[in-house]
Amino acid sequence: MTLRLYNTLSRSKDELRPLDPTNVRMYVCGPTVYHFAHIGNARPVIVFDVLYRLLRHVYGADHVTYVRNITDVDDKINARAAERYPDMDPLKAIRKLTEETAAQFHKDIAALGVLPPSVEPRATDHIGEMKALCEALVKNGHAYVAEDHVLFDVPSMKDYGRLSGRSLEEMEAGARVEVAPYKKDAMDFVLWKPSKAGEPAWDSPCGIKTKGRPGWHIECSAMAGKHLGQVFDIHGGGIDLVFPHHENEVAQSRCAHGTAAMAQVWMHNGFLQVEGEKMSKSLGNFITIHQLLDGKDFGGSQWHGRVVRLAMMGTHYRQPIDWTVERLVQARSTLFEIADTLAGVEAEGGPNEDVVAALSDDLNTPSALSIVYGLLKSARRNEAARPGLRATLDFLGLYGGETRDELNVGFEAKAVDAAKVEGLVAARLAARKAKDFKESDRIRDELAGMGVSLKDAKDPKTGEIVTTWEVAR
RNA sequence: GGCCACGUGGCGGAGUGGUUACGCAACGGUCUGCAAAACCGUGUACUCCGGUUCAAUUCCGGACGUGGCCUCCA
Repeated sequence: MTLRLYNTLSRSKDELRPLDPTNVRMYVCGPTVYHFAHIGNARPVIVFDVLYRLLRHVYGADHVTYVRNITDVDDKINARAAERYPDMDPLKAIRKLTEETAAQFHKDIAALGVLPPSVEPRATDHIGEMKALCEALVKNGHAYVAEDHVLFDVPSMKDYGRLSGRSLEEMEAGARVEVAPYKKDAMDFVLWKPSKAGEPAWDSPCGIKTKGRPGWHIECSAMAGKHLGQVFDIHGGGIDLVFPHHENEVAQSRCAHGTAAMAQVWMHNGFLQVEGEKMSKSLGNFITIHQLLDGKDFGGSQWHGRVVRLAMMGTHYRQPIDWTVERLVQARSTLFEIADTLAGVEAEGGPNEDVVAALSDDLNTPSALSIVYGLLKSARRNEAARPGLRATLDFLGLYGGETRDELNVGFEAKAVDAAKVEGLVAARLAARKAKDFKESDRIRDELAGMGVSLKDAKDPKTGEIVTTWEVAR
């Protein structure tokens, strides 16, 4: 089985040829932990979890290393910590914020059926590696020190801009930001900068006397280099990270290590909108994973993590996705059907080959799901097909044996008097037996008015009519 | 302003130079006293205008629309 993946670097779907098939290495940019992860953050987490599962299936679970970092040093973190805990010592406030946010992130994404990565490094544990990169870059002429900053010398890298597909001239022509006076070139970016009072501070590299802290992009270069090596197979993240974040990562890593590539394949998931609009706090449609799972802010309902995952997988990862209540409702109905069909069924064997094949073509989850629907259809009447379907759904992370009620999280059935309902159901059955259909229909209408719906079925053995009822959802 | 994506039936959403995607909804049928559920079946869609071609939704150019990046962002 070969995988074909769309590579941002080549702008084409290329066959994946791991540098070392006994250790396929993937790095994905994880969250900067300054606020609860929002639904847009969930997209890459789910997308690359699917890829991770596929890689493990193809190359073996022990032959894949997946690194997804946590960035816990950043301007936004500092600002947010000061805002939230104004009376606390800044460093303590920052630690409190990052720890709380990281813990919530883990809780949120676990509910989405996401496997933990092989390694989840934190930026602040890799300050030494970042400083070493700064030193190396200055030493080989790709970075310089100015006013206690270490800056990357962009013009020193001849193919800077290749990943994002833009030339230096283009970028400088379109630049709208004012250029800091210590920069040699407008495009130069910060690798290390001096810390102000109340900001996290470490001893600086490159002979800088004042204490400082890393710039935005260097942490990923440091963590990827440490855990995956100088060149690895796949690097992923949201499409908005292509520039400047990934472009600068490539620049730092390649120039520091003297390599022709940082990662062989660069993958980027498309953007997410909410009900047709850009998600933003000002529009009031900013929705966190936590709110979706535990609140009732979106569509007036809580949503099970599996429902969120299925809704996300319904769109190919590179396409834009419009996050709507309607798509969650649809995903939930599908999962209800799955739960009804697979109640108590144990997985047997591996995932369906056609599903694996669909995913192997640039992670075509919609196509894979259409195959799943076919399997579901046959599993409904063919018991023998159920364990295989269960195995396939396990593989996709879409179903873990939840019951319909569990999937219908937060649903509060309208209170009904069960004894009274039973009595009415029995009265209706009696009326039916007596062929008093007018009365039996009247009783059914009465029950419907109470929110109770009925199903008549014949007992397959005795031929007796058995009526089941449930409170309408 | 510069650069880049995307535009498929009521909705969601794959894919393809000529042959059924698929799901939801809808509709028809079977079953049922009637329903519900279940099962079976039905849809001929690809923004617009040019071009290439025997043939384009599918390739090329343009228009329009939506979105992204260029500044923090998944």
